[in-house]
Amino acid sequence: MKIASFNINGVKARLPRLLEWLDICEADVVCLQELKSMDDSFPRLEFEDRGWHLETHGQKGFNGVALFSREPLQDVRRGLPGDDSDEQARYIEGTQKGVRIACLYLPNGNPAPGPKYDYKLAWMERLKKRATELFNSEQPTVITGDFNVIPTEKDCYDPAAWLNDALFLPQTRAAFQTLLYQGWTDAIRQIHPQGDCFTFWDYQRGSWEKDNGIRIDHFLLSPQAADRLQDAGIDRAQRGKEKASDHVPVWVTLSD
DNA sequence: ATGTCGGATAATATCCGA
Repeated sequence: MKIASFNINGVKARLPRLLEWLDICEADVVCLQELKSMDDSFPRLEFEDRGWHLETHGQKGFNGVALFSREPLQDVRRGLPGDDSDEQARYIEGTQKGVRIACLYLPNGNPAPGPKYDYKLAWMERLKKRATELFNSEQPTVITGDFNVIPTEKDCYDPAAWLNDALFLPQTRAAFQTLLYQGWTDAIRQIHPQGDCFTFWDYQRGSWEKDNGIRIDHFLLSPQAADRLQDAGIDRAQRGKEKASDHVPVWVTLSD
């Protein structure tokens, strides 16, 4: 079973690139972030004509997440629990072949400090609570998406330049580590313990050309999923294409 | 300090968010 995650930065702007990649990705389930589309204006037919089942959780202009799958998903749940007043579309869960899959777009949090950073930390606290429930269910579970967290210095081309950024502040990294300490496996680091493993290169300052990347798209696997981890990777080549997203797809394969 | 994108609103630019 292959599960992929891709922050596409606008489903309409990315349509040709996304369709092209979906045709070759060989994924059973695709987790998408930053759709920037409402559900009722989502270009569904483009994907459904190619055999994908869609579960979208959209919002006007910003955010938005979705699960695409080859077979219909079960028990789809939209929104991160813990704050009924939060209207930002950043979280969706579904089940495929007994594997619980959570797709998230964690708040960026800049500028920090400030209300946006407060929202990020509160969101991470809510995620921790939901992760505890998922962990305790003992169901094979995968939490993936754009975490907007650079976990360690080796996940950044120039850690000194990011010291005051919401993606790399000590409190941000600590909150991510707290998740890992629950017993989740960082699947991409597990498979690739050395090397950069960047997943994002800013559109500005020639970041891609200089390989000034960061690793912020992750897969967290519960013990029951980690036991089945076969491989994990990053489709780095997607970043070099015309009209590319600033993120690239990441993926894991689990044994059946 | 700035560089680039995508989207919304309103406009032939300007803002926000990233």
